[in-house]
Amino acid sequence: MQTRKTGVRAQQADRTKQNILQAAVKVFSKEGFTGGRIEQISSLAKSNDRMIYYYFGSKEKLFICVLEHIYASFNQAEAKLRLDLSDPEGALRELVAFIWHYYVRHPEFVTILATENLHQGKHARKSPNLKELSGEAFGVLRPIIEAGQAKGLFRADIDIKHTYLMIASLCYFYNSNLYTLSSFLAVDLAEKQAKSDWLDFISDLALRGLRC
Amino acid sequence: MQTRKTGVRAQQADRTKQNILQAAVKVFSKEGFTGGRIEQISSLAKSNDRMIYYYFGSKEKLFICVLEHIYASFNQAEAKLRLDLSDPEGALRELVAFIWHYYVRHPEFVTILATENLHQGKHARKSPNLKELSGEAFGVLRPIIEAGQAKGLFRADIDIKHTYLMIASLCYFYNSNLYTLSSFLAVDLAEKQAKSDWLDFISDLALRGLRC
Amino acid sequence: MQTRKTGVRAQQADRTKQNILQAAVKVFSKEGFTGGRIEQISSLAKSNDRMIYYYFGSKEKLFICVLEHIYASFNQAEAKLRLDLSDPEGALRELVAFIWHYYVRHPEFVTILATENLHQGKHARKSPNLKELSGEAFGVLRPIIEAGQAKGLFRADIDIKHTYLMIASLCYFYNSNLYTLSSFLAVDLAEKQAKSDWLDFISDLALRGLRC
Amino acid sequence: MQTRKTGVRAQQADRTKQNILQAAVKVFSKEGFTGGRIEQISSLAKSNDRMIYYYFGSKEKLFICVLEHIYASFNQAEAKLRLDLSDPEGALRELVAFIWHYYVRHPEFVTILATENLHQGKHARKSPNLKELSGEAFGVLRPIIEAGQAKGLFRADIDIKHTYLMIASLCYFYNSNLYTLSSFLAVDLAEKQAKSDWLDFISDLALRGLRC
DNA sequence: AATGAATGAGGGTTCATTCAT
DNA sequence: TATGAATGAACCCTCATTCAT
Repeated sequence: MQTRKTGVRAQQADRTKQNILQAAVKVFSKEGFTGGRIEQISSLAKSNDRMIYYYFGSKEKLFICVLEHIYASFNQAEAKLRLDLSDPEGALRELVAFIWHYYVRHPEFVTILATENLHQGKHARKSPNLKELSGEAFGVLRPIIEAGQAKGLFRADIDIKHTYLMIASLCYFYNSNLYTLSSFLAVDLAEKQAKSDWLDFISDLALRGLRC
Repeated sequence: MQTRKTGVRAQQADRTKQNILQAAVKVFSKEGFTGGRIEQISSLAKSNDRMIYYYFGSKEKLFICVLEHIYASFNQAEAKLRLDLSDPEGALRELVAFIWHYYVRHPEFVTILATENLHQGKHARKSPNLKELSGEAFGVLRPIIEAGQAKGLFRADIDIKHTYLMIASLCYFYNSNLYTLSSFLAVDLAEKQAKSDWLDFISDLALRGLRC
Repeated sequence: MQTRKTGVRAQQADRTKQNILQAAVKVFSKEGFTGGRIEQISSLAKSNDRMIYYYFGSKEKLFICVLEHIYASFNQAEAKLRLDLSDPEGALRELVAFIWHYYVRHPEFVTILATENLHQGKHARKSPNLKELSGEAFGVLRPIIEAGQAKGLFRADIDIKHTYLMIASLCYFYNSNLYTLSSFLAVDLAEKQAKSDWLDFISDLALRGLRC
Repeated sequence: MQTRKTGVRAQQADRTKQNILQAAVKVFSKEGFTGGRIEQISSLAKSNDRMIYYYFGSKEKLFICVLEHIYASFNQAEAKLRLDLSDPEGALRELVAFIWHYYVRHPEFVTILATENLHQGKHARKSPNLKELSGEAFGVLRPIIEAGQAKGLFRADIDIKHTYLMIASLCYFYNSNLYTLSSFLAVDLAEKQAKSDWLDFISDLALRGLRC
């Protein structure tokens, strides 16, 4: 996302581009790909429609950049995690909590993923960068499982893919379907206590899923 | 959805309305609310735009009917379940399998829920019928849990809401995010074997979550 | 407007037709010919669209009936006037007051005439009935002028057409252009006192126009 | 309506905007607000629908601009009047003739006012500019009356508002209701001689209304 | 680097009207 | 007599996008 160019004009240009990208994240997140309008994005970025085409080429390419951006941001945040592998159970709890909180604090991550899936992943498929980004999917989880197995705490026949999906499911769904769930279950899942309870529940559940 | 009227014309009218509704389910499911075009729906229903307004009033009201319809269909299917409560663990496995298969076989249920949540539940909120439909959310799950607890198989401190969310999460997310997950994890989650494995995994996990 | 048919069904039919006509007067009066919608009329008449075509044939023919109706109503009201020709000045004042009050109390008469003129009289031209109705245009005014002339109160060279136009102008314009005038002149012409003052003014003016 | 911008493109833009405005005057004048179609206006302006929204925002806002435009044009024409106040009666005749001829030569002024009144002044009410324009309503008439009073020609108790309404009524109604009147009175008011006679009549009448 | 002007296709919706019973 | 069902044209407006400076 950063360019090497220096000079005042180049900096201004970079700022404009970043403004557009961040506006696009917000707008696509709230309105979806089809519903998000170019004009809405450009005005939120305090720029104008033409600039979007100047820097990104098309609405679709802008959305692809948005996808790359939110994945990269997630990866960056995850990379900052410092887990104590001498306590595998604690480390797993921390990882679950990290993912949970990331989804809670970045609703745009959730909604843009939902949007992209409604479009059957057609934008993601067009991005070569995304494939690189996804290379490290299990990078954080694998050492935890291996440490737990080495200590005899976790089962030997754990499928890391299933474990990853389990954690993601339990963190994602609550946030992605907050509105219909609250209505369907007649409770307010947006409440602080409800969220805190859920995090406790899924942390325990994840451990139950791994323990011998 | 059924009317008491008789006569050829009234029957034909009912068929027209049903055709539109089913076409709407398909189109909204594939294109989302914003992306789904009235003309697309009407031509798929072998009717014309005007009839949509004649029977449903607006695109938004049609979408609300679609929401009600898919919830009602789910409830009907669930109501047909005949579970053997003398075997609580088996009953739970059957319920998990039912929900899983329902999501797999009704991708429109998943995508329309996703769409509605992207719109922050604004359509669901406008439907008084939906609130009635959601009344029986725990109707099938509760007897299973109670039977398991009576037999001393399940823990006493189970939160039914958490249990429900757990099952739904594990069934929904895999289907809703199939595309980005397949790309991110570099595996094809749409494969038959992958799905079957996942069902086994979540059935086990659900039981681990309930057992003493 | 009345039919000779007897019997309950015929009476009901007549009532429906009258309901539609009166609803049409209201709607066309408020919305104009183009703006007035068939559905609006039929629902106000507590009938349905199809009946309008059943009884009147088309929107245009309905509007022609409305035109005929409001002219006939005006003529009927005018025919009830009983003027004292032994006092020509008083009789003229009464005629002016009658026309003024008719316009004030029947805003639909004013607005429908305005609408018809915006359409360049194309509907009126298609009505043979209207030409009959207009035959008696000067029927009330002429005797007054002749009586005044006979008494030496009014000038001999009075043009009855000009006199008629004068009175109509002074009564009509105030009502027809109430909104733009109130705004343009920065006064509220809809006020009771303003109206009463204007009637006094135009009564005097009309007499000044006729006196020797 | 004029901009300070220079450059070929800015000039072309101004021309486009003016073309649309003038086309709108014609179309709204002939078809009314509801009947006037956007496509009709844009094609008459040799532009396209989109530009109307680009420059004016909506059909309604365009109509408001049309209202402002015709009032401003009238004011400009009136401002060019050079009346000889040493001859108050002659000046009044000239003012009457000016207003009469303005209505005759600008039928769009009459029809658009009629249209706006059919809509109960709802557009005029939304225009802040219109209120300014109307400030000088009596600017031309007042000096004439005062000059006539000073010379002892006109009565002392003249109400300027009534005088203004009188002149406007007599000039407007003949033009606004030409079609129904011609039909109702069975004469052709559009004839040159008829118009000339009427101007003579109302000039005399106006003076009779003011003289001692 | 940045922007105002312009475009054509198509969006949801409404209209007057006719069909069929 | 009366009415639900159906239609196609058109209406206002918005969209993503390109042109020209």
